[in-house]
Amino acid sequence: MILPKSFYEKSTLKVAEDLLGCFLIRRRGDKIIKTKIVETEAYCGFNDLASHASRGETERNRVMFGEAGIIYVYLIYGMYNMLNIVTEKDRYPAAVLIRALESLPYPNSLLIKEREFMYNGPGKLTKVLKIDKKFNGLEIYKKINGLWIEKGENIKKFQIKKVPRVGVDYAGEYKNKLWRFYIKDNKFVSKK
DNA sequence: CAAGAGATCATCT
DNA sequence: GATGATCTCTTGA
Repeated sequence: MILPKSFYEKSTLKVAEDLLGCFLIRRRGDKIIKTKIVETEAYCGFNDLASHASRGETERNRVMFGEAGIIYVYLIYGMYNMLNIVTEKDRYPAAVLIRALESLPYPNSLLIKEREFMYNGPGKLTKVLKIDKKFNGLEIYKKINGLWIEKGENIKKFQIKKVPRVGVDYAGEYKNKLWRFYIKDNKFVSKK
């Protein structure tokens, strides 16, 4: 049910695709919020100019260089936390950014209309789910940290769109890589 | 509608 | 001292 560490120890592009349709689950106290991952981006290796890792290992990006299945959270634009999961083998810097989630209806609680789109952007979803730097370096493949990912439906009933990543115009040849993935026709993906 | 600017700060130079 | 893996609000056509 819960995705094991080995799920993340493969190519970052594959992880980014395979995460689509999986469930991201957040527990705070006795409250559990279940969401579905509908959009991701891959940041791959030493040379990807869009990735923090291309400027070498620093205090901030240290966990990207570490083992797969570890959560990488950092602050951007002074106010938004970005949620990433580290991939591939130890010492190879790569991660998948979680960009948008679909809010799932609960049996006992009606989903308020305007709340449907509270997860359609990487900065918005971390704010709503209260994910911040405290999660940096924790394991996503264990429930104990209050944030984990479970396997999605066995049969993928959706098509995957592959497009350039958002907000990386400065990344030279890497800005055109089709490393942003989302579920085709899903209305919960982020804009642009 | 689309385009532009401002918010706000840890990290890097 | 500059900047960014963003978001929201304001402006103007």
